[in-house]
Amino acid sequence: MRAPSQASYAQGAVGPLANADVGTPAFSPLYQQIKQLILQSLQGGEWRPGELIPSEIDLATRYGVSQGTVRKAIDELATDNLLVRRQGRGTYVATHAQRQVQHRFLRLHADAAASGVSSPGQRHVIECKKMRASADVARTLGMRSGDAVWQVQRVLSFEQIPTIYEALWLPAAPFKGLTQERLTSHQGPLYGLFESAFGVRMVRAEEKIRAVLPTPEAAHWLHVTPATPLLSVERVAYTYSDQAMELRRGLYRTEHHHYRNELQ
Amino acid sequence: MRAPSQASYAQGAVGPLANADVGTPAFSPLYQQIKQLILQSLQGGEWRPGELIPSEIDLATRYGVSQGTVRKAIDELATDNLLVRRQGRGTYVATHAQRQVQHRFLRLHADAAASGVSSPGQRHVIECKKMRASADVARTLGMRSGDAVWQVQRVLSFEQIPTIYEALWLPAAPFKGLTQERLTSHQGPLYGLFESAFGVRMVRAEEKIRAVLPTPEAAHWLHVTPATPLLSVERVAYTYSDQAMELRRGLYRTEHHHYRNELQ
DNA sequence: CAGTGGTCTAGACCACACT
DNA sequence: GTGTGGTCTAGACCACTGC
Repeated sequence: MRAPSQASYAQGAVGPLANADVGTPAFSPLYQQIKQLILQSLQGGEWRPGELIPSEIDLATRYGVSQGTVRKAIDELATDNLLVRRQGRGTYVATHAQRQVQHRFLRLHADAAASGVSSPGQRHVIECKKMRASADVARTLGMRSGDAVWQVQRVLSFEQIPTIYEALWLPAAPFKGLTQERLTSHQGPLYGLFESAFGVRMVRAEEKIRAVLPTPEAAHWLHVTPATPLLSVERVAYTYSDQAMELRRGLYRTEHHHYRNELQ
Repeated sequence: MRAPSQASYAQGAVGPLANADVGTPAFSPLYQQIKQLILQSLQGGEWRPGELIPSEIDLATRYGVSQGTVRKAIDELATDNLLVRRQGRGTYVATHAQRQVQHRFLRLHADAAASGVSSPGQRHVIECKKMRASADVARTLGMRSGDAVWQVQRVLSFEQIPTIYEALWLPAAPFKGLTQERLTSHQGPLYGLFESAFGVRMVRAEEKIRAVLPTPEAAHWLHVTPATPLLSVERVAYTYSDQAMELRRGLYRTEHHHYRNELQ
């Protein structure tokens, strides 16, 4: 009745080990296998962002393990921000659309006010066009040079001051049907649109930050002189199973804002 | 025989609740109380950085709870990077001196090479002097304006290129006996010296990042023109119980390095 | 009230490190 | 072998949510 193999507690991956190659045992604890099974259900769309997943007891009987084992798997998925637990209600699939975690990935904060991100601010989409991926864009997105990608350029303003000028590239296939109109009319974070309209959920991201001088376009859109130092933020965002799904290059004005980071 | 109160599982904080004010129950789970007790032992110096703490079973009998409860407390302290678990050996107090986590708080990485921080690099201490805290330094360190603080200025170079120019301020009292000579002769991260010589362990830090142009001093020490954009990194580092113990203002050259950040 | 996640316990066994 | 942390189970009860 047990879905994962269960000879003793530290057994092989789900299903028998077919490979004769010994040396790397590749054993993983039961709760890690359960975690992978839950991840597959998330990835496969069995439970969609914002939805309630089955209770711990249900999952325990489904997978043929104890509640504690399911619990540990869910614990890790919750600390990874893939699931959200709510006592008394159940466990939900995390979403970028919920008000509490809006702009989870935007680390730019206003200097003075204690405001979170100083109101969503105004967004202006400059352009949204399909093009062929350059070599570096293709490389970071795991595609081939020349494959079709979307390129979106936009400006974010806070309190009437244009503060972020950014371009982003998306693989064309998963985002089939993207239009400038959809980008403009959509409320809330972009990643919320990606979830609801394309079923693409961004799970984590890496950023590389530098100090640079503006390009002519950036100087124009941000209303700054060519001598104004800007924060260059290059982000690669990943969906499930560490697949890169977005490259974003932003230039931030930091006269009245700062990039905030917590180290631990 | 039980140290924490133990009427039922969700009891008040350790010791009786003296305040008559009801409304905020202030209950906390047992494992949280255990976590606080362990934190006190860490803060009080009962177990020092790098040392082995008692086994889970020892702690369980000491606190009069089950091993699982101690386990959950230690789990959280381990994810907070205050403790390090090693299967088969025991649980150690984390330290900035261990090779694996050296420069845990330095997020500057070399662009090309896959090297961690591209070798420790050269350090040059420009100055170390005692002075009176300015208003803003005093505020961030939780002191009064005019209180005695150390001010240290230094330059870090990577591959012969001066890359980081930074000043840092430390409250004078906990760092009694600091000298430029000790700073210069010490090997490894500064926070390792703080641990071993002053018993001050930095637990977490917050950074505010901006793009700026160099001050004249920065331009001199970093060998850059006044028009070179630099990363301004202002760090406040905290020891146990969220007490600010260091303010650091750094200027980073980012032609060949970048500040790396992971978002999740 | 029932159902959910949250806490706590006790006991068993496994994996790892040191002696 | 001994002792450590790591995993897994079963069961009990608490706290919260919504019917």
